[in-house]
Amino acid sequence: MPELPEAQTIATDLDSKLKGQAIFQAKVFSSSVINKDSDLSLLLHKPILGVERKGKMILFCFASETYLLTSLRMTGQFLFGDFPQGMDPPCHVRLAFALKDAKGTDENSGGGALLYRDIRKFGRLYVRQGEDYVQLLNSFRQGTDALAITLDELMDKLKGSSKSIKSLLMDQYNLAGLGNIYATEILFSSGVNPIKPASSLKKEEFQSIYENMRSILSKAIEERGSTVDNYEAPFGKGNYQNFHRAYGKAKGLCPICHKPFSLVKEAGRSTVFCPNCQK
DNA sequence: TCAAACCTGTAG
DNA sequence: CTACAGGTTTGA
Repeated sequence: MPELPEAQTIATDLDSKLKGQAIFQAKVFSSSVINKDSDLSLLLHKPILGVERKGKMILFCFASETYLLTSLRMTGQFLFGDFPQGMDPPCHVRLAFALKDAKGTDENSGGGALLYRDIRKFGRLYVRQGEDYVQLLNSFRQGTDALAITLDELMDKLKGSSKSIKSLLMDQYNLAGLGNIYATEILFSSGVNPIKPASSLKKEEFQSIYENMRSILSKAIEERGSTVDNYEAPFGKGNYQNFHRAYGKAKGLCPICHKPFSLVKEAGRSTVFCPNCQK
């Protein structure tokens, strides 16, 4: 699921708990969530140096230039818990990593476990060594991160396209990190109709989108992301859903003009907007 | 550029 | 029962 703020929250939670830990055992319950060129044994007994976010992806950095990259897609989650002993895991847990302190010698010292849970099994985990992870990120068509891009770069990338502004904001190749929730919110706050071709936007509209993108994403990170459906980070759910003004409110009224919202399908995703305020 | 596929759950 | 769900890739 996670879009940028949720991925950031998950990465930060994981980083604070996993740094200095190592995995000493991996148990796989659903092999389909692991990329088939990936060898989980490469991760064993290597200290975890840190966990970062790249766009919507989570990147675990291990010693010896070893990396675990994960795309959580719709329903992937990382949680801390007990290492499952038997053959049947907790509900929807697809993968379990038994943890220990990287400096410790006692493997049974009760470091707990990192669990990968994924209801729909859309998420994917990839193991890479050396610089291959950069190549892998490129193969995912990851563009400039939404919190790192400049206004000029954003305009250069989008303004020539006749595709709708919303589909471009959600295309990770242009801009990495936004999905349906945040693209919907950003366009609402900017007063821009999501269906408009990017090439028809004025400079002030791009500027508004850019500024709203930064403020909305920052605020959402402060709130630990949006809890829609089953999103949950290792240290708990987010609160930003309480700040949504358009996403998920198709049956409500626009908070600005109090007229009904419209609901359309754009680029295959449901899109809420106010036809009165978003021209 | 659009639909289908990957899966499972939940709301209506 | 049917429709729909935060994402991404694939193929028509």
